[in-house]
Amino acid sequence: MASESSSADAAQRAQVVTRFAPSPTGYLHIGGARTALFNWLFARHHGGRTVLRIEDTDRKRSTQDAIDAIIEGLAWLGLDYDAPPLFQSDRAERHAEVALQLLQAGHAYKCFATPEDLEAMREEQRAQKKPLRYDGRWRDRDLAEAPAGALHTIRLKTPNEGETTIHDRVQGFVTVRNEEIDDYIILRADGTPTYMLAVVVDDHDAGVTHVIRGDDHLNNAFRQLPIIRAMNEIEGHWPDPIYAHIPLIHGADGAKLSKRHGALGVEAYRDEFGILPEALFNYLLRLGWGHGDREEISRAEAIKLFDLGGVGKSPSRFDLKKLENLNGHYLREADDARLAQLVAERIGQQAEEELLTQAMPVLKVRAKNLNEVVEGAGFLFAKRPLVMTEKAGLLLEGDARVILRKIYECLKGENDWTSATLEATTKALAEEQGLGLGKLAQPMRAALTGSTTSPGIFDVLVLLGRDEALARLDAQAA
RNA sequence: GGCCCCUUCGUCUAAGGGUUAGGACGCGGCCCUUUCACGGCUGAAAUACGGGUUCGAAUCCCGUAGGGGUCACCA
Repeated sequence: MASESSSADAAQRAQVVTRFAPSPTGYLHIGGARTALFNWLFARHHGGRTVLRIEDTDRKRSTQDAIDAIIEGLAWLGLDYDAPPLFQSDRAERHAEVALQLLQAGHAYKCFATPEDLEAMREEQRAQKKPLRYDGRWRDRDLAEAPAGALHTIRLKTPNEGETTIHDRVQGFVTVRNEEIDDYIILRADGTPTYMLAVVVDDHDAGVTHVIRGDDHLNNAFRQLPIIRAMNEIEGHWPDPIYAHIPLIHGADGAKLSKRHGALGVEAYRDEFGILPEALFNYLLRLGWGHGDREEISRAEAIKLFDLGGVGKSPSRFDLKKLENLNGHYLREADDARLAQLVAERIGQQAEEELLTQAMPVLKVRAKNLNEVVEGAGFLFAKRPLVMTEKAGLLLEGDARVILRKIYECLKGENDWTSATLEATTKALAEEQGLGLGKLAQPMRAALTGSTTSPGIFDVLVLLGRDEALARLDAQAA
């Protein structure tokens, strides 16, 4: 959208601040990763900054493992942020301070209702099929009526009349009647802040200009805005942020992404599926965002092209096949030594990185993920006698072993052990025998790799080296 | 249930009143070829439904259906 990127003046652009604010109750899942990506891209596109804030107000559910997984996942994807991560739990005092300001200015009030009172209230609302929301029982009540020594929460006094419209950069104009928003709790009875207060204060203090998050938060924007406007009234300089609520990602069956459907952490895509970070980056970028016919988009280009106007409004489904296709593309582009290292880690002890690097050009074109590269590399490190797959065994039936003997004898005399020479020699032999090249190549493949599929057979001969290759042929020849 | 959002091939998307509705993944076929891939060509495949507005609607409006989100002293 033109108004997104071109109408903002340079000074304003330099001030763009986005944030990624996960709650560390699990790994960095695919939806969170995409939210982080969009925030990062938007900030980079506008030459702004992005901050990472760990929303760990709920100490019971937050774990250090989850925090580590999130930070590691972001790093793996190359989504760096411009300041050390902020921990929301460190800022409880500041949150309480704002709650008190709100209270003193009459924008909030003490509520002495107990959890039991509230549950009873909801029960009745359910029975009467009425909307479930706080009924404002302490909103205008005289504090003298408060039970002596009782604990209280602090609730925001939200407007009851009129309506609020936000201009969401993805969802468009969204309007909600203010009566829909009840007086929710901003400070708990134990004095700790609730999420609703904490986000608003933290976003303001960090100078966040654009709140880009999942659209499960769209309703929250209407709850958070009253705090912002009240504080703006009290002390000024609390501008409304620009909101962009991006649609959620669903599983292949259209239902909300859950563990059952592969709402896995990004490390699972790295470790279990053998996905490259640049592939996941590109896939996530294209999931819910489009730019004409463009499919393969590099990191640098993504920064150049990304805009909120290209984000669709409907939820998108996760498709592993497409991710793998993209991964195949990036595998072919990736540096051979880098891949060799990644593959060696997976193979373990017997892997030789140097050999893998040498073999990588012919290995990687046949794979969609690192697991397939590992499989394809198996023949390089196999020990004699090779184990044959069933199909490979079949290739050695009939007169195949006799032919292998001839090939062995012929190649044994070959001193120039290069692909081109070996091919010429073998073709000459095939012609001399009146056979198609396949008649020789397939038994060779079986003898050399124990499999029916492999890189080109002359590449295999070279990679194995003269001695090992001849030994494998000899072992299977009649 | 209240409120909010969404709906183009199976999937990701393009087309912001006039196109044979385009591309990509996946699927089928052909070519290349020593296997498997890669690559190239090609085929099938969509505007949820019903009404309007308009000379003309995937596009604008209304309704219906379906899907999703959210309604905590969770975040």
